[in-house]
Amino acid sequence: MIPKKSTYADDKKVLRVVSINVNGLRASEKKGLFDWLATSDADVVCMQETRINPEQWTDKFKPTGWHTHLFPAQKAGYAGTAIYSRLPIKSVKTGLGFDIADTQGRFICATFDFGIGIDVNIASLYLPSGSSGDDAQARKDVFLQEYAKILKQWRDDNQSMIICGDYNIVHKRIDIKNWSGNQKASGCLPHERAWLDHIYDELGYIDSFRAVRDEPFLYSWWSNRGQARAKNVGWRIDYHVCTPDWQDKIVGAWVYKDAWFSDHAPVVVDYRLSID
Amino acid sequence: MIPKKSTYADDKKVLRVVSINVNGLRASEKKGLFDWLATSDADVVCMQETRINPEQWTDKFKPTGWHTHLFPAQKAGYAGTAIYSRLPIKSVKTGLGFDIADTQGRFICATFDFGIGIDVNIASLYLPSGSSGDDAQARKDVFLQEYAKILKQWRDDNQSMIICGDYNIVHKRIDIKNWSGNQKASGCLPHERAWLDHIYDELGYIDSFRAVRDEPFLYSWWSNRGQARAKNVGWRIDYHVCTPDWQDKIVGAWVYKDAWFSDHAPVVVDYRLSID
DNA sequence: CTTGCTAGG
DNA sequence: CCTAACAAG
Repeated sequence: MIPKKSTYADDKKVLRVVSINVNGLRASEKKGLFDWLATSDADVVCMQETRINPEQWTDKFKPTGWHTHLFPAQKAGYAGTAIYSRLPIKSVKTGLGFDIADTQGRFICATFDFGIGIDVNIASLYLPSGSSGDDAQARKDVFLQEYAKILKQWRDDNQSMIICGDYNIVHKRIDIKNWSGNQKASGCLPHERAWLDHIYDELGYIDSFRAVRDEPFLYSWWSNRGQARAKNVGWRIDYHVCTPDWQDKIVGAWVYKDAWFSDHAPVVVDYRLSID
Repeated sequence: MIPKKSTYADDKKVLRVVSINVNGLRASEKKGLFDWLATSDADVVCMQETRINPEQWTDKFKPTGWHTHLFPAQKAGYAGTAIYSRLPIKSVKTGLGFDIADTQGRFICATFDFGIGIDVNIASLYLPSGSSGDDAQARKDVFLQEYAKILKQWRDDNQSMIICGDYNIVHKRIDIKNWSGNQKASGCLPHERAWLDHIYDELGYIDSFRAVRDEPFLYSWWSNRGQARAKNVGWRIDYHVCTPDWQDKIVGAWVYKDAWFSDHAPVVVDYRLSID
């Protein structure tokens, strides 16, 4: 169970961010996503795979007290990202300036003024899956190359960022139950994992979850086939990737495996908001 | 509740025939179709809209004690008819020799030797719906014209027939709850009802159900929209159409509204088997 | 509103 | 195995 923010000494200065691939916002709403969110103490929620069109995105998907922003794919019922926030948003940007990031609703970014001297960007990213074949893997690989350039630019520009989302890549052995059996599976390919190494080791981004949690068996996605989730045969592919200004401000991280309204679990990270 | 055949003085000489549009045999199986059939005392069952391919038609759809014959459409998951019989079948014919009757699995006929001096043909017919637009209505009308010729031929040949099925046409005012509101609806169009008049009045076929039941409010299909079935806002569009040799042998007819494994109800008719 | 197909995951 | 679109009813 995730603690209430009120357990912190100064809970007003803790930012709780949730990342969740909802696998269809309409389906996850029926399964209690918004009931869970109401009790989660979340400040900002980054959703992926919303699979909802603007005209279907009715009031029941916009609970009172939340600022809600949707970036749908052009294709109905496919992909899409959203950001929900209890805190005021200064501005919202959608897309990354290249093909499928923009046409498939794979990136939405909210900019906040938390009064800490720098604008904070919190983004929801839905990286393509490569599992449906060679063509899909090729499109994923192109996305990775294009997106790496943007990540580098943000670092060069000294942006403060927390990019939550479904990266569809496990990083290390600890991040997947069946390591040896998945070496040739999309999402666990050596060149994909090397891409994450590059982001962290060379560009200096931080895996917020691993910054404070080093235990194995903490996954964020389980196949729907068989009893994968019950047996915890999972993959950790949902991350909070942040710039190094957050390094010493990560005060807690959880994956909420029992929140079962999707094939993914919510990944929750608490960040301390303060001027150093 | 439909009586057991054992309530008849000589139940061995009563033939119980069931017509049921199953709206997907796989779905209706899950909802208890075969449990109901096991207690129905049926001898022959004519199914329409089976929506199952031969390779999907596994053992669970072939209960022991039944002879089972499927005539699927070429298109997967679409239309299709079947005949199930506890009594031995002499031969089975599929199709009517014209286009969509044959390619869409809309007619299957079993021939029986009941030892009454003449072969008896029991058929399952699934007449096209015209409700999806003008093109569909035009195809239905062509079917009606082609099929009328065949019905005439069977009469000329003095065949003994019981053609069960979903005719997708109400006959008279008594056969539909909302008569005035459906005068322009496919299935209740004047020319369609006139076609049924022709079959009965000019070709001499008999509506087995109406031969023994004259009450209103006995329907065989209800829309899935709203609470149509609960409110009994229905249509009688499923018939047993038989040749006049059966006229004095119809001993009971029921529509089993509470058997809810489809948007249609089973229509059950008992026929006395005897040499006059 | 429902079945089943298909694409996508 | 799950979601959602689609065609058909």
